[in-house]
Amino acid sequence: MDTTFPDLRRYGGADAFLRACKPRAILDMLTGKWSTLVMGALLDGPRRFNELRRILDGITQKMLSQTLRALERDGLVRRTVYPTIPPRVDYELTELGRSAGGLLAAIAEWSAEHADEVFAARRAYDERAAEPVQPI
Amino acid sequence: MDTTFPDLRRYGGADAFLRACKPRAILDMLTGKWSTLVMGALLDGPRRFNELRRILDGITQKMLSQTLRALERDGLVRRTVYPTIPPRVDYELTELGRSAGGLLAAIAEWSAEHADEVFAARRAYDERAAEPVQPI
DNA sequence: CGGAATCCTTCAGGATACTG
DNA sequence: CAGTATCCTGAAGGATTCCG
Repeated sequence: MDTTFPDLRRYGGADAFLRACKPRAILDMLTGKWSTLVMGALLDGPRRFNELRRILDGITQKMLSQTLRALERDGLVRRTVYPTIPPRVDYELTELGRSAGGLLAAIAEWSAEHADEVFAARRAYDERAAEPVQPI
Repeated sequence: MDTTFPDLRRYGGADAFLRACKPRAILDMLTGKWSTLVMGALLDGPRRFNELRRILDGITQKMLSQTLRALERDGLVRRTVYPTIPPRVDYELTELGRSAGGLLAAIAEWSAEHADEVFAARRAYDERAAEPVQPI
């Protein structure tokens, strides 16, 4: 056994650290620019395409459909088409999607809760960096 | 009040959906390409720069230092310099960093646990897409 | 050892227009 | 309404070199 490699059993068996490994690929997908937000918007129940577009401030229609397709492909989101006129398409989390979505929501919640703390740290850091070397 | 806007109180007060809002900025940072992995690698305790580089398969020195600086700036990571020769620099999670790191680790764990499920869904989706319209 | 600086490439993602 | 199809740009990120 390679004893030079640190023991990292706590992080999903450390597989997530190895690129080109499955867990890492999934982690990359989940932490993609929009996936977290899209899944968050679906936590309360099914949503239609343009409804999601309104909720997700700043997302383009291209990125929304791209993200939704990726999530559907991975079994996290189910897409239901009602062949009415005009057409209606619902997106909702699958069981698998809900289990991941809960975790992602926790991150979003953390972000909201600790926003001020983080921004304070940021200001402090920037002020320190602005100071010159330390005059005598 | 704008009643056309859906009720989304479950997602950090929904602030995370608004771009240019603090929680959203933090969420973007946390879900950045490397932040999750870097914080994960620090969960077990302090690590040195090149140690992290070895753990984080595929990261370049530039991205590692960039990510670490961003995390330090946001008060999630503490950087300690020991003025020895050769120099030694330790990175470790702050209290704030540990609280976020735990949540990120949960995501990584989820990725490892459900990797097979997700990849199976992916294969199924790709096969369905490959089929032509449906011959009689 | 632990970086900073530079150059260079690629591709994520935005804008726009069109369609069933 | 719910998307596709292009085109195009900026910035993320890789490779390389140099430094205290």
